Amino acid sequence: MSGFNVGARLKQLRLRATLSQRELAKRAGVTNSTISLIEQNSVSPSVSSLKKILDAMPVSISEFFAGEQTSQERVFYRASELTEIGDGQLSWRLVGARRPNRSMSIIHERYPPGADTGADMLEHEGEEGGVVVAGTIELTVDGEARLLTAGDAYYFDSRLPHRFRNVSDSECVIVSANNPPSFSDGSGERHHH
Amino acid sequence: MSGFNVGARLKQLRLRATLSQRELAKRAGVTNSTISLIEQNSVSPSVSSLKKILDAMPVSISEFFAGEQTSQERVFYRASELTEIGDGQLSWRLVGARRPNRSMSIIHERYPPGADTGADMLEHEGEEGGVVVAGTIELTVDGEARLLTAGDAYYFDSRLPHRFRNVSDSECVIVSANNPPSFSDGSGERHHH
DNA sequence: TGTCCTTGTTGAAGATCCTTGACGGCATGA
DNA sequence: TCATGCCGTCAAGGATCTTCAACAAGGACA
Repeated sequence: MSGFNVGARLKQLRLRATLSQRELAKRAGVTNSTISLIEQNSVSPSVSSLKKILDAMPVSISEFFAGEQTSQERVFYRASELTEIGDGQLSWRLVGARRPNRSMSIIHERYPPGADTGADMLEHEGEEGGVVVAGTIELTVDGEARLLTAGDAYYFDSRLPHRFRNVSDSECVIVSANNPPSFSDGSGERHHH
Repeated sequence: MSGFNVGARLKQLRLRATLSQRELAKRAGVTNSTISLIEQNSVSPSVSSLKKILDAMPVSISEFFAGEQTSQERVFYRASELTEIGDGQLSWRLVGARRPNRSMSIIHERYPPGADTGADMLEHEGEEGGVVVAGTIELTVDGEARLLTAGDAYYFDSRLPHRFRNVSDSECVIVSANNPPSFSDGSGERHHH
């Protein structure tokens, strides 16, 4: 039912990196036994352990499970099916998140009043652009700020430092695209007890 | 280090599905306490538990971690400055038309009632996707038709024959993107969306 | 042969996850 | 006001994951 063989997948990646169980364990900060048991599917590792192990290869967790996606190339997405990649404050809903080798990221973005991508400017490879669908947004690119309202648009080289901020008192909605596909994610830390 | 907030992500998905901790737990075959502890990052769930929970939404494990990937001229356009490339019946307004070596075409599209890209299906290189902002559109891709309404989205390989048609009695608005850009600047040749 | 290194496996002990069964808070409604 | 129901949280203990430490098998070298 699981449909995904964690042990086999780990072994495959480990061998691809030409690492022994012990060597991988050492880099990952776990014991060789852990690797052994996981590879035999004798246990189902915790996400935290799995992540430690993958980080040592390195392979992202998302990549680890990449084979799990049914490789289906979907065309239609209901609004509720878009993949939320926002941080709780602002909402970014990605179209076709699971699509393999997507050439663009198309995102339905909602910025409540006060929402802000942060004073430390974003910078990454590629190009991005979008259209403001509703509300007002303050967009700063390379030091130049502008207020955009419904119907206005933007397009810039993503290497230029940029920032989105809703300085109005109503929600702002944007549909954006960027190429090559990239998106960041809020971060957090797990704690022990 | 973790860089990925499992608890917040689970909560986000659960709320999107409008499920309580108890209801999700019931469907997943775990207890509500498990959900609670995971959402608080008090524990790092085992992969098997996480999978049971996600299966109940349903969300693939790959999708769960989709946001985990690390991220890595003229900028502003007033609505009136977008370049109209429609045919008089429907309106397509291109963002950054004159930008050299643009990697995408982002288009603000308006389809009045009855508007139609034509019975002879469009086919061209690249990929395209978009979000329906208002109204309803009938999108046919590779023989399969679907009605999309505000908030819905699509993404497909542009080589598949496709057609957009507004079969409702109100205007439909879409923001779309395609890559590589199918439209060069304002001059002459238009090839199709 | 013998030693030394590496490999992956495994039982028992320890650490963590998960469930049981409670609790208080906040609604709805008798 | 009290009952009912659903919400999310939490302590304790059982279930599972992870480590520790030992083991056997194989290769390299003398």
